[in-house]
Amino acid sequence: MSRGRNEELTTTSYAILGLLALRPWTTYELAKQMERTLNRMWPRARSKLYEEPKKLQAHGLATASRQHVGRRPRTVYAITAKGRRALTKWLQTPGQGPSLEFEQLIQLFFADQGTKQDAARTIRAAAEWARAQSADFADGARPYLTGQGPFPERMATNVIGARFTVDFYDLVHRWSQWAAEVVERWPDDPSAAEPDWALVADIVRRADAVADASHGDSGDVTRSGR
Amino acid sequence: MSRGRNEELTTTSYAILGLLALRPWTTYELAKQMERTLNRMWPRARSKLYEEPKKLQAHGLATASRQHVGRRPRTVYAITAKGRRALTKWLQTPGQGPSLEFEQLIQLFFADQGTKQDAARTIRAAAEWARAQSADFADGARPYLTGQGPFPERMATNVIGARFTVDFYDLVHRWSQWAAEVVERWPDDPSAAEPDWALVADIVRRADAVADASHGDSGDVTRSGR
DNA sequence: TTCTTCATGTAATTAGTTACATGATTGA
DNA sequence: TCAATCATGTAACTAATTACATGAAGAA
Repeated sequence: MSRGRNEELTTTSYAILGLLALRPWTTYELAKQMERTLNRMWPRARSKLYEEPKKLQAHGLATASRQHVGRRPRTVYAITAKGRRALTKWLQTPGQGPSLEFEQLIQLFFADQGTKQDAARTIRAAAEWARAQSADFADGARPYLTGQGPFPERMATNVIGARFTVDFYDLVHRWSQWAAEVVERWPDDPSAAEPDWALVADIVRRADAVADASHGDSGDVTRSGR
Repeated sequence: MSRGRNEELTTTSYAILGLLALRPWTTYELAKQMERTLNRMWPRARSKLYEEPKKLQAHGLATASRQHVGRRPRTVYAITAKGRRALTKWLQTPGQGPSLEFEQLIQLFFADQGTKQDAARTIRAAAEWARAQSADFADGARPYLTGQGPFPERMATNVIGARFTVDFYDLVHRWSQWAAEVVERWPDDPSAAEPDWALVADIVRRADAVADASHGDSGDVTRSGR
């Protein structure tokens, strides 16, 4: 009943395991690669990424080989056959849908307790966030356009996540532009702003549209505009 | 140097404080209201919502009045003047941009380690998630269309978050339909799928478009289509 | 040779979750 | 009067974060 074996694997564990399926990495490389790629959809602190591989090893899913750089030790991890089996099995299990944390939006939810300027500033910050993230993402992806960038053979798989990422930044950006216009029209005291009920109706209608979309009916989405 | 005063307030604290600014609530009501509304953008376990008000009280931002229902005690919390000041001050501080956790997308990132069916199933699950969330959201919002639903006077503020929410569900839904089509065209072995470099170029272009959008230039967004 | 950045970790702390427990209320 | 659901919490646990520490390599 060793300690390590009892600790359950988390999504973070499988994310690391997935990277190990591509090639062996040192812990530092692993953490760096994680930050470059998966971080956008699975953000974790660096120190966590140093711990997880140990757990994989304890489960027999990875091997650790201790090496040295001068007097400093370092560890290279590699996936085992058992690790590959565990990974493919995980790919068959139902994963969690998206989970969003958005502090700025909580602030906007209580915008009527503050000033119009507060709201406007928060919206600008969200727009700037989208801009900065997009720029960063584009910088990371651009090398692939000239045949550079790591793991080009994995691009067929990667585009699925990449498109979601850009869709999301685009969404935040468009939404913030819209929100800025709305707030612009508010009176100085946000709590005195009049609700636009037509807008509410439109929002409900759009939610219904998604809710009523028949399962796996992919053609419809291109037929009907926004 | 009492314990409570030293604990820093978190976004969760301010979310609760914001609700208290609307009216006094029992802890149960508070937790319920949180689940109905803020949960989509700030998901927290129920038990957490029972703890937070105590912290607010320790900071002097809320008062707690112990009441009784039969033999059971219950607590009603109300905001103080100091609490209102703390809230408006928080609204002036820069908040965090969106943070996304999306396990299914991590699975898709490693789709080349599994089967085409695994990927298709994961995408269907994401679509179903969007459908279910949209339905739930629409159910919560619909009463407002007939003049019902709590805090109608706050709707001018609320639509900002509501629209973001629907935008997001819509995005997940559309993306999943697109992804389903893409995976459909894959060969049986996902790792043998050929990258579509035109698609990659398009994604980078879209990221650049967001990154290059000039600050606060809201008109442009309506002029240029997707 | 010194400064900075890259590389490699551990330790202390905490925010948050899961599990547990039980009284009150309502409807069949 | 029984079962189900609503209401009200506490306790135990853990995943993750922040802070700390330091060697190696490259630049100035």
